[in-house]
Amino acid sequence: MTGTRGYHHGDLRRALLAAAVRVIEETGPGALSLRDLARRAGVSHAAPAHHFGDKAGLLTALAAEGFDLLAEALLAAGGDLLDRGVAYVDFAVGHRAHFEVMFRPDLYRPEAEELVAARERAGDALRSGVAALPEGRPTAEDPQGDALAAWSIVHGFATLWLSGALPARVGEDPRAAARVVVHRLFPEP
Amino acid sequence: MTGTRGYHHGDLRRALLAAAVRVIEETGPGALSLRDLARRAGVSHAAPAHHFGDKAGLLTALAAEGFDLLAEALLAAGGDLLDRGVAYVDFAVGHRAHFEVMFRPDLYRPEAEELVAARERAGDALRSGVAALPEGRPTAEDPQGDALAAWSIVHGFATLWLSGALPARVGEDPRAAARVVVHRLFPEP
DNA sequence: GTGTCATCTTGTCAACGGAAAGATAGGCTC
DNA sequence: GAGCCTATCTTTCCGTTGACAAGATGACAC
Repeated sequence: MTGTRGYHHGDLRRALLAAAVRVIEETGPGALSLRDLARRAGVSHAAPAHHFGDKAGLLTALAAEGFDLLAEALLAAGGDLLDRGVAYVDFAVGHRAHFEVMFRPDLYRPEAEELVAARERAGDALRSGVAALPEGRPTAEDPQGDALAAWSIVHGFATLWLSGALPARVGEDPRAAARVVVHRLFPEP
Repeated sequence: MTGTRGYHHGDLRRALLAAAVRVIEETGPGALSLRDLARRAGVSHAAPAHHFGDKAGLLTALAAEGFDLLAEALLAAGGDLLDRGVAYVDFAVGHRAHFEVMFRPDLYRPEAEELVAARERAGDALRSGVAALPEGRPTAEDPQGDALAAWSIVHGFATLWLSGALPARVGEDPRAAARVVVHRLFPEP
């Protein structure tokens, strides 16, 4: 379908985003080069400009895609807060390129319309997880505080894991380790 | 003392690091340019190479300095875990340039000797805070889990704060908000 | 005053991001 | 089916960057 032969690529926009994910996973977003992406897609170095304007435009699209994927992953994890926390970490590890760009607003245009909307969807998915906590908890009077604490702990664990700062004894399974950590914040009664 | 006149700068290494901190605080580490730093210090574009080798060398030095400053700040905060957590966030906000580089190992050389040593000092300061927790706590049997959870929650809060992802209702005082969040992880008995 | 060495300069190169202007393909109208 | 239109991609160019090489300068020891 997407014959890469001929003058027109067919699906260059998607090909560039996919290549960007690969490059970022290998070498981080700092080493990303539009010219390299164009080479990987088999087009000239100026072709990306038509789809994304500039580098920040490409990363804006990548970040927006990431927030949408995150919202999807959180909702798919079900209503249990513990499961959603694990899903958050799982998303960060499984989509590390998206995740790294999403929380680096200096790399893209945080006010872009598509991005604001996607971020909003992800934020809703985050907050709605906390609403499902049991009623009788000691901090039930402050669900926003619960949400902030939950987001902080899973986000912190995920970034520390990705940056390789965690000691080896934490293990090799991020899902299991994340579950233990989140459980410590919301112990069962 | 550091007369910038004449052939020799006097304290170019420090001047470059200070300029790097300023630039990163303004525009993030991605926009950092050795040539710009050299211009700000009033030297030629190749002068930085003598002190740091290359860009990664400069950022390695900056990260190492950051881990040392963090260890210092944590120890200065005293033995209380809550205070140390707040100090961690306070460091991230107050030294955002250092903090942003420290946890981006793709930007520098994580195996550099000076850096490994500094990171070790900061890690010790982190863990020794958890050791001071009261004995009778439910999770007292797993101090490593406590340390991981504490590190995750303060690190997550700090990075979310710095990335501007937190909603406005969290307020404008990171210290106060951090205290509330950490307190939720280690409530008093 | 001579040698030595760390420090800094000048000159150069390939790669990059971005802009401008032109080429091509495929679809649309009549 | 002829002409046109528009999105897509190419070619060319400019200023900037990181890195390297070779040379200039000054501080300091002896």
